[in-house]
Parts: sequence; structure tokens; C-alpha cells
Amino acid sequence: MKKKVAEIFKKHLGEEPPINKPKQKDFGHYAVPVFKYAKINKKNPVEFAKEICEKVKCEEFENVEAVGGFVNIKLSDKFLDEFSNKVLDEKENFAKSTKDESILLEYISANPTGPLHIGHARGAIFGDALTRIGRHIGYKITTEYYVNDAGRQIYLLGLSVFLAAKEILGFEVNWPEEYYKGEYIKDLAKEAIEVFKEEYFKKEKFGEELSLWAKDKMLEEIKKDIQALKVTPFDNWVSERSLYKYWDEVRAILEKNGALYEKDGKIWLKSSEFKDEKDRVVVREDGRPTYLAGDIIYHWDKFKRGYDRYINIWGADHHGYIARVKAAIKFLGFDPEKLEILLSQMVKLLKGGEPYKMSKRAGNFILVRDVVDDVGADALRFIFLTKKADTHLEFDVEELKKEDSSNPSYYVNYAHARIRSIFRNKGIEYDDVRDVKLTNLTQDEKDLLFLALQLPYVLEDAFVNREPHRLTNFLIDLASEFHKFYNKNKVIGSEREKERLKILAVVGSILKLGLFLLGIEAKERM
RNA sequence: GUCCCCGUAGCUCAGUUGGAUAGAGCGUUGCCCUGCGGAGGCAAAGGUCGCAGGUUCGAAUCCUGCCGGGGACGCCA
Repeated sequence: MKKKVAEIFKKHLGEEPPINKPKQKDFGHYAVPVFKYAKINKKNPVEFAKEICEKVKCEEFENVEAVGGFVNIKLSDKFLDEFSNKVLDEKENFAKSTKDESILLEYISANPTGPLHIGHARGAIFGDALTRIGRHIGYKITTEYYVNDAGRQIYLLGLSVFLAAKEILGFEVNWPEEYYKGEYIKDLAKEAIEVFKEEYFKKEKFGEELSLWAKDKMLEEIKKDIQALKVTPFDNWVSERSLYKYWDEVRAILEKNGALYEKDGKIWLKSSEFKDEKDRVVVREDGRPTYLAGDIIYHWDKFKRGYDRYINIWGADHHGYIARVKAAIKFLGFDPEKLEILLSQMVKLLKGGEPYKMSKRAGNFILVRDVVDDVGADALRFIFLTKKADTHLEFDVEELKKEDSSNPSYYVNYAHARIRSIFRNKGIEYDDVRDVKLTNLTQDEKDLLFLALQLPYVLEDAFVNREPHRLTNFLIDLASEFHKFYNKNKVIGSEREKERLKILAVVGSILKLGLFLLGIEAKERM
């Protein structure tokens, strides 16, 4: 719609001008500032706007007028009707598009040493919303979860389960400084006793088999958490452990490119040559590769798979890590510009005004599952998706339980349910009003319809900027416009009943599709 | 000390590659159902957009420097 307008202006200005939303509704649907073009043509902006005005008049526009240095445009009913039919014909396929870009999106990638906590949920929901929106508008997105199933943390997981099992069996246990706490460890320990038998835990030491078993169990839990959050299932699960066999090969490439040197018996990556503060160890004195080595192999593996773009969603606490990974990618001979790292900031959870504290190691973090059980996945998704992912977010779980307007997910759902209720009462469906011609639209009708038809641009905008919250806020706006309209204008029994039903059908379809792309179910009734 | 995020109404936050009189929800106050879902709507009140410069027709938005809040800076992963 916007594109069509831009094309009409292009004929007269030589290029597609910015098409803005006017600040005031009475100015029209679109506003085109012509200051820039007036300057090029050395004319007064006000005069120039008037000139352009005369040139762009056509049947697509009901009215075009110059105000100051702006050209304001009102779209014709015919134009709006055409797009409405498109919405009703295409239904859930509306605003679909095609793109050439292939994207590998890696997100969550939480350590398989415990269930997902609320911070992970934010990244999960953010990633899933991006995936849904991106796929809808045609990006070829592959989703991936990187499983950190190697290293010290996995050992610690095994140790924690081992000691917990000993304690259950009545042995005296000396807990080390660092271990995993929480009920889930005890649950794992109980199960481990059944699987590995009591004898196993009478020994002094445990083997890797216990760690790996516990890791697999945790991974199953994480998969359940992901499901509980209604996240689209991942395409790939990549194991860190399985990558180390390529280390020699990757190391050879790094050496060839002069990325490594030896010092103090360790091998270092010259990451400081690329914006990192200092060089980083990749192989320890004892020959064991560090976590960074694993990540270098992983990104080598990713880039070898040949995607156009790579997106990683990381917790904000990893931001210091970006420079070294990008440096490594450069040393491997790939283009680090293709890797985009999005950070999801901390979530501060409140309950009744009191702050919750989160800690990964301690047992007092907030489990995703608990919150989902408490408020539901939809409400949680909605609240996370109303804010930018890279800013701190604070919310009170009590707010999400409220079934009133203070809870935005109810507000939007209510608008949808209200529309569905109208059609239910009438005993008809959206299709039944598809062929109604929209003519002589009132200002209210136009405003509501026009807003609903913005969805395609909102989707592009939300994805390109990696900001799915733009879609969420759009839906809140649309719901609000609808409520206003409905309060003011009678639908059933009105002389414009058919036209209004068609408009509501469009709004209802858009609300449903928008919610779907956020991974939220649009309710028929509440 | 270095790096990242943030600073907009009492609170939580939007503000679309710089555009017209800066927005929403909550909270406060007052209204609106013989009208289809009042789980709504309308109105009032509430702002030096952290501060100071700069860029230009034009800045909450871009640049620089300060101030304030949060976070990260391992041979942990």
C-alpha cells in the first residue's frame, strides 16, 4: 500500500520519498515531506509542495493537499477496499512474501545443567517471535540450539547429582563450594539411584556416564520447558562435545592465518588485533582447549554451512564475548559482518512489589515452568514482547494474572473475542461479507481499516530491526482503535451494518494473524 | 579503569532509517450501558524528553562531553 504511494511520487520526484504517518489524523493517511526536494530544485518548500500536489492526483487518492512543506494524502475507498479483500481472501497467508536471504538463528542455548529460568525465557520468546515473523515474510530461517555438553559444568552437574544421591542414601556428604542446588538435583538423584543402583553411590568417585546421563535428563527438561513456552521446535540441536574432533583442523587454519601464538605454555588467540581488549587463551597448559576453542569450532562449522546471515541471541552478560568470537571468525577467513549478535537483557521479576533474585548456580532462580503454570505461556509471551529485548525489563507476576485492561494480552484478546462474538451473534463468518463493497466510508471506518492494513509494513519493520515488540504494540494500538470504534459506532442493526462487518472482519483477521506471529492464540471467546 | 544497556508523566514503558501540537497502560478525579461483550469508551490532571554544547529548514531521535542507574569484564561455560 505504502509502496504503491511511493511509486506514484517517484514519477515526479525521481526517487521514492519517505512516506510518513501524519501526526494528526485529519491530515490524511500519509504525509510526504518535500523539504529535501524543494532544496534540490531551489524552491520554497511550501510552493513546491503545492506543485507536487497537482501532479500526483489520481484515482488511488481521494484527496491530496499541501500543508506547509508536506503533501498530505487521503486514500480512496476503492484503494482500501481492494486491500481489505486481499486480507479476507488470503487469511493466514496475508502479508506473506518471499526473500532470498537464508538465516541461521541460534538462541536459548542454555546450559543443560538445569531447567530454564525466566531470563532464558526472554531470549526464547524473542527468538521464536523473530522466527515466526521472519518466516512469514519469506526469510529462510533455520533455528539451532547449541548444547554446552562439555567441560566443567557437566562435571559439576554429575558431582551434584552424585552427592545428592549419597545424601539421600544416608551418607555423610561434604559439599564443595560450587555445585548445583535446587529441587531438580534431588529429583535427578532419586532417579539416578534407580538407574545406577545403590552400589554406584557407595563409591568415592563417579564416572562421566553419570554426568552425561544427567545432562540428557536436563535436556529433556529443557525441551519440555521450550514446549511449555510454545516455542516452535528447533531445527537443529548441536552438541559442543561432538565438535572437538574438528579442533585440529580448525587449529591448522588459525595457525596458517597467523592467529595463534604460544606463551607461558598456553596457546593464545590474537583477538586484540580485532577490537578485543586482549588476547585470549584457547588451549590451556595441560592441553585442554578452552570454551572459546569450542565456540570457534562451532562458528567455523556454522559458516561452512553457507548461510547468508547468522544471528545469535545471547544473554546480555555475554556481551564481552562478542569481540573475541568475531575476531576468530575473521581469522578463519569468514566475514564477521554476517554474524549478528542480539542481546537479551535481564528480567527483573517482582511479586507483589518485592523483587525476586535470580542466580544460575543457586537454587533460588525462577523456573520458566513455574511462571508458565502461574500465568500461562500466552500472557508471558505477550508481556516480554511488548518491550525491546535489549533493555531491562521489570514486571510483577501478579499483574499478569489480572484479567482486565491492566494486562495488555487480555486487552488485545478481548478485542478479538468481541469481534468473534459479533459474528457468532449474526451467525455468519468473515467470508460472508467479503463481497461487500466499501463505499462512502466514514472517517472512523477509514481510520480503523487503514490501521489494520498496516500489518505488512509492521512485520517488515519488526523483523528488519529485530524488534518483534513493534508488532505487539501495533496490535495493542489496533485493539484500542477497535474498542474506540465499537463504543462509538453501532454495527449490528446499523444502516452500514454490512460495511462495518466487513471492516471488523478485516480487523479480526489481522488481530488473529498478528497474535499468531507472536506465538499467541487468539481466543474465540473469553 | 574499559565495554554494553538505560535515563521520556507519580509508576512501567512506546515513540517506525531526523518531521507538524511528545504518546499508551497503570494510578488519581469526573463522566458514558432500554447499544451488538462496561473484561470497554470519553474527559481532566500530570513533561525543562538526565544536563550542556554541536550538526540543519527541523533533534526525544544523529555527533561530542559530562551526570545518574543497571550489567559485564576468568585459563567458568
